[in-house]
Amino acid sequence: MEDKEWKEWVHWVAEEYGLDLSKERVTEKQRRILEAAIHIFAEKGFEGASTSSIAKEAGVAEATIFKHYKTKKGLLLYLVIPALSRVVVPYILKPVVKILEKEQSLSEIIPELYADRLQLVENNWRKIQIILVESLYQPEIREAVQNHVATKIFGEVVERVEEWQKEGRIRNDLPAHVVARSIISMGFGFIVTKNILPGKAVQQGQSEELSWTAEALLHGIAGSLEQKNN
Amino acid sequence: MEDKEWKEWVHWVAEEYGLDLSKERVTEKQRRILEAAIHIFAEKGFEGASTSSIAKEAGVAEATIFKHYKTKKGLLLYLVIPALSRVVVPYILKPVVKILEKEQSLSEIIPELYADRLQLVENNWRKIQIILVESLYQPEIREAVQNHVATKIFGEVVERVEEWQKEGRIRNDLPAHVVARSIISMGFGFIVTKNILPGKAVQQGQSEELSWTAEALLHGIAGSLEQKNN
DNA sequence: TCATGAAATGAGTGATTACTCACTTATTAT
DNA sequence: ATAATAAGTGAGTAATCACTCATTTCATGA
Repeated sequence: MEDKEWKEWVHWVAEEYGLDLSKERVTEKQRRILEAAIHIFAEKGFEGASTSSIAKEAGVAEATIFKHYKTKKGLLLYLVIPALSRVVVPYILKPVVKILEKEQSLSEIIPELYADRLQLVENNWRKIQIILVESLYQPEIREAVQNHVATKIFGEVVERVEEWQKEGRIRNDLPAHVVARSIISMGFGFIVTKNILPGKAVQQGQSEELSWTAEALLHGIAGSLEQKNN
Repeated sequence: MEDKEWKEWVHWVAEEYGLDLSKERVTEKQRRILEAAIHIFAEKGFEGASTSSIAKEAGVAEATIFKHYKTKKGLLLYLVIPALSRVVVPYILKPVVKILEKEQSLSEIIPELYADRLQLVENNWRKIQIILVESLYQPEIREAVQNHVATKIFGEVVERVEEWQKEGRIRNDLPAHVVARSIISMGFGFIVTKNILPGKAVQQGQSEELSWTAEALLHGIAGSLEQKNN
């Protein structure tokens, strides 16, 4: 991760969460602790990561970690809660802006949208992995994901879909939440299978695969023998 | 989990994996250890689970665990590797049989297929959770999932799609792997959002939601303004 | 230059970890 | 009935765990 990005992030954290508002300055050692924590939490999981190994990788004394974050779980939450918003905010806002301004067809917008989200996931994969896994075990994180991430993303997509339905760009004989779920499912499916089954589920160049994916989403997979019956 | 199911499973394990072929009998205490291990691994994760807590819940001495499974990781693998095949085998075989025998339209088959897989996932959720999480951390599990589960499922779906394309039931102007990915993505998306966003992404009765999902998959979400351009 | 407070640390703490071993109890074959 | 083998255990082990504390190092403003 870039040094500059880190400074921005940690500064934003300090502002947003009121932690250390006065002492918002983040030392070099604190930055190294956060960096090492992301690396080791992602590699071993929360329980598998030891504070001593984090301290070792960060090149600080173990006590320094507890000086700043009080507990091991405090360190985890300090990493995760801001990351949630950092993923959420661009997820919600960027596509909206892009779509409202451009007057392209959906078959041009959708692949672009997917490519953008794919990039976001790949850039933040280690943090996302921590969030996914720990939301299964840590109630605070699970609730934050449900209430502040998943719900907001889904609601935003539903709103957009409803507008498109009024404009006739999307079928209005399907409920908006079903359409929203389809858009999100196809995007996530692309990202997941690309990583789980490299070279099988995604075979050709990425932009071509994304175009096909959008085509399947927009116009379906049924052949001429299948009747539209809804 | 049912007692009978357990006996079948463990018996099958013994046969399939050649572990303890002579001593294929599984004692009551071994069964209780496996039961407790699934519960605690799912609740706390592999690293978060202690062998002492598993022994306590199973009502056996801690040493008994190591007598049978040698290490903590051995216990995990003994649970996971068979479960992989137990999920995979019905996943691959059941839909194939069902689809080959019935001559229904895809808009009838697909919801049935999804409902069936949804049930499978819900019945085995704790084991699936262990597999998903630990495949991120344990290379043996990751490789088993990739090579023996994901690849086989995907290959099976692709074959089926290719047949349907020849029969004209599915568009043949899209690559089979894209269609296969779409079918799987929509199914998994349904299952995931149903659990992450209950009441939002899946609002109505399940069978109605599944029909809509199949309709979106088969005929797409585009409105009349969007042109089919591929 | 020096006082002040935060940053950082080395050396611990008791608790818990996965695992071992010598031993006892239960099961089975003859 | 008895010998042989497997199942099961209580009491440990050294290592590691998250975390504490008294003390030192460092940065900053007057």
